[in-house]
Amino acid sequence: MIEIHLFEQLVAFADHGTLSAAAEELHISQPALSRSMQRLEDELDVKLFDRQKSRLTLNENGELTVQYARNLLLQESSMIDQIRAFDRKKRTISLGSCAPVLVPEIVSLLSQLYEGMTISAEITGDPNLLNQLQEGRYQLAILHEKPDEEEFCSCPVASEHLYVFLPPAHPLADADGVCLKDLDGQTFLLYSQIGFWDGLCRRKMPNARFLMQQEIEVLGELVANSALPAFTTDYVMRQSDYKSDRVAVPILDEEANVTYYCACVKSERARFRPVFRHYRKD
Amino acid sequence: MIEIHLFEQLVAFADHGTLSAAAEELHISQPALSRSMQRLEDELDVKLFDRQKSRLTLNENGELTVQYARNLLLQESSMIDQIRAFDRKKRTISLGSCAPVLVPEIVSLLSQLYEGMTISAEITGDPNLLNQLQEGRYQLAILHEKPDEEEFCSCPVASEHLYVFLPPAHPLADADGVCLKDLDGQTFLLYSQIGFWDGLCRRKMPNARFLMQQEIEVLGELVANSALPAFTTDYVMRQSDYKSDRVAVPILDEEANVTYYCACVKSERARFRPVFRHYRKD
DNA sequence: TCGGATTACGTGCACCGTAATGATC
DNA sequence: GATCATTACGGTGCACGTAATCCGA
Repeated sequence: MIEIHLFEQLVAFADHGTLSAAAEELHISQPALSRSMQRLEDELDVKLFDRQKSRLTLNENGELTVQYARNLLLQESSMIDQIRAFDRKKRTISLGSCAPVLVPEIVSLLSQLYEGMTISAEITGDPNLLNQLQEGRYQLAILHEKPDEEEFCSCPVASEHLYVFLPPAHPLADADGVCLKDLDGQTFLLYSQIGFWDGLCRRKMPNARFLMQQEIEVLGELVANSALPAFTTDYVMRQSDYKSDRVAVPILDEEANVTYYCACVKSERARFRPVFRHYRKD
Repeated sequence: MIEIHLFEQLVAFADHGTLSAAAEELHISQPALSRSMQRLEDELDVKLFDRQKSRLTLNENGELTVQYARNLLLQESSMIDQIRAFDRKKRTISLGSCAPVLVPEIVSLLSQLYEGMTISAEITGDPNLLNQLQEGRYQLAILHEKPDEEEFCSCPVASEHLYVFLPPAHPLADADGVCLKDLDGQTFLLYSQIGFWDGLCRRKMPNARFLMQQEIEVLGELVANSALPAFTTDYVMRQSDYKSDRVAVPILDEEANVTYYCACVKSERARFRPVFRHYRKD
């Protein structure tokens, strides 16, 4: 049994060429490293270096050992990472959501239901969200379509309807409704963290320009202080106390009216029963 | 970076079930092992055990870590073995011989020609000797057939002729020669380390009985003090000063007259040129 | 003369073992 | 009471750093 730090030091020497440089990198003294390398040779019972009095170089054995050592070090660190990840995964619930609106509410709910667990949430426009749920990247997902009942357990949790958010002077401000394709070609203010809505907009309005905003406050300022059209939803309008003179014109496209489903893989149904029960009660 | 002995100790605990038993196995005290396991948890920053005051058991993290640790330990020890083998191989010449007679002479020659190298020699009846030469198990081989010139470098080094070694009273003792098949069915004294000769005898005399002798001295005693037929060769008779009243009757089979070739793989031709030069001179 | 490796030497602390304590059966 | 784990405590060996030495460009 040879301690792994000796191999680590050998690799440092291989990377730096001299004991002095490697010792500095390793934050130990040069004599300490020199002795370590002697000890390594001793324990392996194999000469690893050519010693030319004032120059230490790896011989053929040394080169081979360095190769193996790199592997071993890699394996150990990856092993440690995996153990930590495995542990962390057991104490965190990862939520992937196709849309932003429900996230704060569900995170709060999960925090209450699963005390002591860490809740992590990501909003993603990735259409593979369901695959990622299956693969374990997420334990829970918020989807805008009901997933296959064979493999997933799900229940509807909310619905949301999209509106275009126009200044009163906009030509369409008085319309009862509008289709996305009728808005194509215009320039919009758009929040960047809107999950699947982003893909929908770009698909339906391939010629529109979107001025992406990372910060929700900045977007609010721009909506208040420009004539650029933006979007909003009934869910947002219901929740926020944000007042504006803008007009919300409903989008008539079928896809603009979504029902969200909360889902987990079948095998974790029991674990997340409290979540589904909560939403069925409502 | 976590030292590998901690993982070794963890595996010992997994194998023995209690700290006390594992500590005994590891030749350390129980408290030392207890502290090591605490340190391992500490450095991983992951809980590995369920602690029930008087009983320590692996939790899920622990089980996973043990699995990984076994791998890591295996990899390290195999790595060390390979490094040592690589080193040893550079300082030893392995000779594989299909027959015993030439071995002492060639070992002595190699010792002189390659000072400082360790010479190891094996006598083998394995018909795959040539493959083993190719695969690096041996660097030199003594064969009884000339190998393919495309892949191997070789030169003839000696010839040997087989005799059956009979007491004067034996019915065949006066014959000028005899075929092996004519000897089939009899019982012979046979030395065990005779390489390919063994296979030859068994093939040509499928119904004979062979009383195998591990010790050459014992064989000599039996030859001197029994009437059982044995074998010898011209090479043996030339070299040894062993006197006997037995009669050596030549074997007439073609295969009983062999020329030995010393061979190495083509890529090592330069290295072994001194050996070939020595035999060409003769 | 400087940079690099090894040797010499004194020291601290990390880890060990013994002993004591706590807990469970 | 026996077994097993943890905590306490005192001792020690080992690896470290500093300093000295040697060597070569």
